[in-house]
Amino acid sequence: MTLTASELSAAVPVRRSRGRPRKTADERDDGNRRQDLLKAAAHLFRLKGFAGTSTRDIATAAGMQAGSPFYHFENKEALLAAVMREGMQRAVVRQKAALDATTSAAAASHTTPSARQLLRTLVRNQFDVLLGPDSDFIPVMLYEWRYLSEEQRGEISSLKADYEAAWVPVLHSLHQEGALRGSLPISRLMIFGALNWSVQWYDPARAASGGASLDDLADNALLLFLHEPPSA
Amino acid sequence: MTLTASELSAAVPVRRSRGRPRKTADERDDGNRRQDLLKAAAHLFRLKGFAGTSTRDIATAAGMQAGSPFYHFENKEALLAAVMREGMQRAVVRQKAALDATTSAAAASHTTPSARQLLRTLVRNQFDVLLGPDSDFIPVMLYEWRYLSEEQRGEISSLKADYEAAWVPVLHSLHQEGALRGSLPISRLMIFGALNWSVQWYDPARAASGGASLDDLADNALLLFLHEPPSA
DNA sequence: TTTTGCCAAGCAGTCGCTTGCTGAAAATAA
DNA sequence: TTATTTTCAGCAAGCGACTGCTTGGCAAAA
Repeated sequence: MTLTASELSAAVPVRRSRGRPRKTADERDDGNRRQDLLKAAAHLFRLKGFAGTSTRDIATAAGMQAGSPFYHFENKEALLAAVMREGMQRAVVRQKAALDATTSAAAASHTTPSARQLLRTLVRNQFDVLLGPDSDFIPVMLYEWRYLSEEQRGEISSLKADYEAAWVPVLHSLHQEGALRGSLPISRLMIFGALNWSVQWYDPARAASGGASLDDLADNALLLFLHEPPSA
Repeated sequence: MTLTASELSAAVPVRRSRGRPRKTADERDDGNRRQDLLKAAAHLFRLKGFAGTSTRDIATAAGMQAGSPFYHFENKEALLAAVMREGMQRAVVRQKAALDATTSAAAASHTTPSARQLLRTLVRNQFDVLLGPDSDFIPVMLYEWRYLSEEQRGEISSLKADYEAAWVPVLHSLHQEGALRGSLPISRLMIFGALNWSVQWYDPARAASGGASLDDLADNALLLFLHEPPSA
């Protein structure tokens, strides 16, 4: 087997360039246009679904020409995966911050937060991630999951596992207190369902004009799920 | 304004044919092929989404040529609406039958069913509609809602209202008993969320091999949502 | 005779994506 | 500093495949 001159120079990456270092298509992140693309894609994917949104729609919404998104992302699927990854990363960070705030607020009065308090924090944060400002990313992850390839699913799944890991000890201790009844894994899935479904019916715009706020939703969820401890 | 001859004859439907009476495209229902199409469409819409499924996919799955579905349905959207209508009609019928069975079982021992018993019936039936055999129709309605036109939404909405109407008095009396806490409309939406979300994670195939059955799910849901009446 | 239920073929438009190119900016060399 | 090289961040155009849907026809049924 022989190699042509160009194949050889491609195979042996002698660094003789004098410009900026090269990046692969899904590593570029400096130009804010990539963020614009992600935001536009998240919005359209949520509004019209992955298959119902064309890459031209996304390009137009980001103020680009039809082919330009493919400079930033290898293909449409990679754009979807990037939306989900971005959303999950943000969600994990915000969840951690919310839990830290709850813990240090309790520490100020020399106590540790109760499992109820921690669940309230987790639920409230979940509503914020689902329904608050810039909330297109996570709903897209929840409802467009089927369009991901097998490998992409694995990657996002591990982020999702990080996020859900914070719930496990909290729900576990509530279960042991008797405040949560039934099978723990099934109850966990049902609780997530109750929260995630809010994407289908909650209208943030109506909250301003007399509707329920995200705090109201969180309070209501805890009232619904958590039982009084059995009277001794 | 004038009319051409063909426009006139279209506007004045003189019945002079001698064969079978003509039906509009979305009224035909005799040939079982229409049912085949509905079933194939429901399955594919659930699997790949409305926008991700081509009418050719559906035709092939039903054993037809690419253009043939348009003999039975005016367009792709009408096919989606028909899937949802069919699903909701079946669901309403089954819900009514389940409630009747519960009522007459109680009547056999000269009682009326408790609100708890009625809710258990409603929840169990909901899981059956969502996850049981032939369960593609309702998940499609729940998750492909956005692809319906405004008029179609209205039509299906009224069917959905019929279905949900049966829940209102049951949830109301549980709320008055103190078994359901928080705002009733919000709790109702959260309960529906918990149930409807099961579509995303429950695998009926695993139920046979040791997993939770639909009865288990229903029991668990009641345990999670319903509180003990406050001890007097 | 008329209608039904469908096939075979194809039309116009849209799809994801590729290609060749370019002005500006950045990095290096003189 | 200035000159040169290289990369960046797209644009403009278009390719082939696929899309929803229409048309003309035809055997079987009524």
